Amino acid sequence: MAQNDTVTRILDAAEVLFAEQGFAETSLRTITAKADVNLAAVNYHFGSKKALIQAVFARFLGPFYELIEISLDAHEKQNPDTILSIEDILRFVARAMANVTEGDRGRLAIFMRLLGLAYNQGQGHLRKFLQTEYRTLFRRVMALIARATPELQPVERYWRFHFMLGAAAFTLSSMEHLRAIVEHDFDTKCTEEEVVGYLLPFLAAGIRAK
Amino acid sequence: MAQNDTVTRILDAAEVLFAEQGFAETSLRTITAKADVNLAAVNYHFGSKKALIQAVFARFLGPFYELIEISLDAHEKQNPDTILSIEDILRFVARAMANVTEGDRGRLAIFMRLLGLAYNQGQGHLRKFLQTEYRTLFRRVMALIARATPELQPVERYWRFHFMLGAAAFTLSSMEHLRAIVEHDFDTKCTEEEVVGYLLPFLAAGIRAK
DNA sequence: TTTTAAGTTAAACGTATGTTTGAAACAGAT
DNA sequence: ATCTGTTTCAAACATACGTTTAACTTAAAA
Repeated sequence: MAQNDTVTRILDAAEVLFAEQGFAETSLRTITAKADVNLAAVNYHFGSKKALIQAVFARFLGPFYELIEISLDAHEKQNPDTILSIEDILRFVARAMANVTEGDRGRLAIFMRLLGLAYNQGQGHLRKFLQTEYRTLFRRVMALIARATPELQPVERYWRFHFMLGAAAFTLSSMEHLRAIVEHDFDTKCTEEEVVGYLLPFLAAGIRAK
Repeated sequence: MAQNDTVTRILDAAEVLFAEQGFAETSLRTITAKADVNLAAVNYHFGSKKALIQAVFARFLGPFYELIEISLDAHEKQNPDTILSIEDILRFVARAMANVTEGDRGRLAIFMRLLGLAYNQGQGHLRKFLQTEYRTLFRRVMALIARATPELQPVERYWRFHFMLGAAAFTLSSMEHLRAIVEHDFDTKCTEEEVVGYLLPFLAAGIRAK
């Protein structure tokens, strides 16, 4: 199916280039050149550049959304009335991410890079798109965190949640760069898994502070 | 002095617009219109858009750099051989930031927004500019943190430092937006100081995890 | 084989961008 | 009052962008 091939090639190229350069800095000509398709293909298959950006997100978030929902459903069915710890919740999220990005190493960084860009770039139309599209998942995770941290005030919990999100998005999105520095300064290589292994305890301790 | 006036007006306008929209998304025409100066003024006074971006940073970071160096010097002179706690270090940084951005409320968010953009946007020429320009300050703070967390392995300490940086940059840069959500969802207003008050314990607990 | 719809292509369109230009306005010193 | 260097200004420049068009190719249905 030639159509799917073109669509996939565009998404593959766009995903990498967006993460490398940002949305505004990446032109359709660069994308179509890397994908080895005609310039008009983007507007033909996606309608516009804006729609392409959202499609790139959808291809990431769709499977992630389904995966984490399924695994949470399964766990709640097997262990009803169990209160997950923060570490458990983070592991669920991390495992879903790892599964979604598995195969392509570096795709986790791209994922987080795009997430960070969505929060910090443009007039927030992308952030709005994400928040309305994945509101239910967001609420569900928030509810789990609330049960894991009953001692927190809602407002402070809300902020700490975003502190976690920020620590994850910022560092994982610059992972390649930061890893290069580690290799240069400490003569040690860090795998993605190790970085995530460093990250989760940090987040868990942060949200339980005091 | 008409020259300084024009330069300042351009910097004021650019700083706000860059933070709101990103670097690539903000045109010189938008900047000069907001600053109420002629379009050519940017290229006349700064040379190029890229140079303008760096000038915006320099106006922030220069005073911040000096202020924190001075206050650290003063403290070390008065209390030699004292080991600062993580909380102390964070308070030093936070106070320097608050002083630099004082007067204009919201300028802290702009600062962090620009920082996040610098890390996530473009080919990293901006990140390189920042890292070479402020290497000594970075090293100094890192050394203080190392003395405050002697139990940590250097590599893990490095990562945790960037987790802190990420949590701060990400949330403070989206502060306006996140505060609007808080106001809507929890019927509470948060001042900048309160958010920073939430942030610092989170960071301190995170870097001391386990 | 003919028809039909989908996909691809090269070329062009209109617009917005960063930058440059040369003349005008302005300031302070002589 | 005139000169001199600096700053402003409107206009133009070249380029790059997202998008559209219309002709062309392809392949499966009738």
